[in-house]
Amino acid sequence: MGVYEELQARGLIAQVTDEEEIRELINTGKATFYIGFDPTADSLHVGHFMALCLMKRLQMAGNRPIVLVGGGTGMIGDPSGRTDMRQMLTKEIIEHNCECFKKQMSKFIDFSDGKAIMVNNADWLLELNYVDVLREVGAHFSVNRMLTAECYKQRLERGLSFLEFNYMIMQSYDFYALYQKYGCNMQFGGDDQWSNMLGGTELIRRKLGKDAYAMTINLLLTSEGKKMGKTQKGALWLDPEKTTPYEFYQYWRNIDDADVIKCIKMITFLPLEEIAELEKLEGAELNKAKEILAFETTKMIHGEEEATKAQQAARALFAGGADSDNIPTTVLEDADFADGSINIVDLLVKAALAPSKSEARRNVTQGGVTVDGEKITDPAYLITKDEISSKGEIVVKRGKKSFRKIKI
RNA sequence: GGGAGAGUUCCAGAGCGGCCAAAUGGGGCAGACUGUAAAUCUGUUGUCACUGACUUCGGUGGUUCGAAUCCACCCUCUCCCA
Repeated sequence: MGVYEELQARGLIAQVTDEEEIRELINTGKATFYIGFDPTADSLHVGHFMALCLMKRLQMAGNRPIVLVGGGTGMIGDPSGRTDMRQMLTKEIIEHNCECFKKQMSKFIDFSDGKAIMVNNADWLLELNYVDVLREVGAHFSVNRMLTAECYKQRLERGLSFLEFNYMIMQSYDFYALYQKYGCNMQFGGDDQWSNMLGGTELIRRKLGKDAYAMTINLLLTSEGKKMGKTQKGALWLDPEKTTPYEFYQYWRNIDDADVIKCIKMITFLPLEEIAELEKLEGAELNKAKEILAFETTKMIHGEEEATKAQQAARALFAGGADSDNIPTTVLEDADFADGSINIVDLLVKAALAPSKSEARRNVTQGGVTVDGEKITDPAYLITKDEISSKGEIVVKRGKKSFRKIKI
């Protein structure tokens, strides 16, 4: 089985420009391909991770990956599939984000000995001359065609600025530039990038008379068709400072029954035969599959040690086991205590279990808070410093899934 | 450039000069039921010193005892015409 067939079996492939050619190229390791990442935040998220995994799979099959960091395209902002304009980022922020991306990526992709290349499109896009670009590149784009692109559909109803409209042209130019510079003959990306990517293959054909290919992978969608990897706090970040390994683990552990197998196929590197076994599971049995999914993904991003910790913490909390060593901990200072004790509401906020005191108070009143397994319903409840120090630690629980160990 | 309309809380979307911290729906959170799932039902959903107070309805001023609601100017967006 070649990589192409494997990707297909995992349900990753969404659209391709030329199936036969692409299959041949990537199965024989002859592709030099690129995937672009726009520096919209200071950390990668799960969507990026999917793309990096794809990259890794192809790299293992002998293809040469180019990671393109969008220091230039980030200045414009991709309007694809969005309902409103992205906030414009300053140059400083974009540069900072690029640096953060680079650091995170080097954990997943092997850049040694030229096995992979990292480039920044700021290097060529920022130098472009407006009129030259219009004449050399702009002439090859049909506005009529661009307007019919699916990715602009929503925006045509709500307004699309000229700045953003040019995004497709810049991305196409990237492909064109990489083709010439590195012989990059293929571009991959999320399915929302399809029109932008086609722009590139066409530009190459028109300017150079050469064939280049594009392939998109399915976005991670829930069974309801919503984008996955979103939490109430925003995206599921790869940066442990922004999304702790425990939170990350729990996200996958709590996934819908309907989505488990799909996610295991798409994200993990588990052999297809093993996945086929998991696919037989039904009902409560699926929890096993969820644990595997959570463990594997956490391991890939935060390492085996962190994954194990997260798993043990989760098991301890939910199965009522003894091992509470790995639960996220908040350490209290003397200043947190008034007259030797702390109010339950203050404690919840302090431990980041509730965003505000009002919220914390509500949770307490509604019976959603327990301290060491004991339900607290009085918002005025006080916990003394002595109590904590004599026990060594206490475990505060808000709702079913938020826990925090409290120490002094 | 001319004309019309719109900006309300996380989102969508009501809102009579006082009874508006602001209907309703979605989402979120909590509870029940469960398998750390889904569906369903219930409660809740600005903040705080929480039977009270404070800050919110694009911005700045104004009218008024009192403004999300009225007036002026400004900003932003959408639509029609050019």
